[in-house]
Amino acid sequence: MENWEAIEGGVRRKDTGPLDLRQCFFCGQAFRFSAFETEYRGVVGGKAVVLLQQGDNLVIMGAALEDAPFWERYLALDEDYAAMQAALCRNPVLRRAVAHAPGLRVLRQPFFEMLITFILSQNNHIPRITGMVERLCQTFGEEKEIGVFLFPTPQRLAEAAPEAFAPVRAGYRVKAIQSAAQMVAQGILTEEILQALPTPEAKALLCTVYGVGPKVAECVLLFGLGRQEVAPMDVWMQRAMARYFPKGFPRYLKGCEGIAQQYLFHYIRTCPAARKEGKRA
DNA sequence: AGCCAGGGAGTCG
DNA sequence: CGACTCCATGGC
Repeated sequence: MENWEAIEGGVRRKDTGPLDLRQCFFCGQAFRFSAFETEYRGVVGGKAVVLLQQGDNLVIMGAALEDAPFWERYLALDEDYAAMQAALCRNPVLRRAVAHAPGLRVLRQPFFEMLITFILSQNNHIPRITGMVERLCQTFGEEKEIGVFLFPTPQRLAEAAPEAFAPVRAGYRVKAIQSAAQMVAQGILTEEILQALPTPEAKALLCTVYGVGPKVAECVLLFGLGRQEVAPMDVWMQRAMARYFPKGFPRYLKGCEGIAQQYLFHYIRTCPAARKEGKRA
């Protein structure tokens, strides 16, 4: 943690390497940050913070030096993205995807937040997922500061009456949220249990939750449990993979398939030319 | 006005 | 297994 230093009201991290907060927060992996000019305000793991970049440095307002390990891990600053991107760039499509968002990193977010968030994502789109997560926090989360709500605890979501979810406007997903929250609250499904399991078994356990299928489980594994080899396959990605990688990812991407896929996902969703190209796959 | 969204459960063959 | 349908809601 020698790269971190305390400043007035927050902390600073030197020499982050490839990092662009906008690309990290708005590529469909995180849903609790908002952009204000050059700042990004959000709530993660019980902490409300403001992030901004100054050249190759990162400033986190509202964080203390003792929180540095948390943010180091959250932003994956302990990963060598320069080296990883070099590997991705051996493939022509991924080279374009990396060039399109060279500051994209796959975040390591809190397990329970990812479980509930990606349950909400089913048959849904990113702008609305963001709204539903925010309303879920407003309805069931602790108000940390005025207007700033923490992500709800498993207990709170498990105990709530189903009718109490009306303001969230989550539709039929409420049943799934509550069954997942109940399993976590009961200790049947916890981060400790999942982390002790090999990836296929962890995925199988996640899929026993009502409302959690292969896609949601893969997102939880990648974004919430740090399993970087897991590549979440939605309809778009299946098409894109069939087109660009009919034989799967090449061997030299072993271990970072999920990260590779997140670059590809962001690329084909936000680059008009790539989107058009992907449609006729 | 419709179309469709980072899906999954239920049903039927 | 694979192909279907329905689900609740609202960005665009």
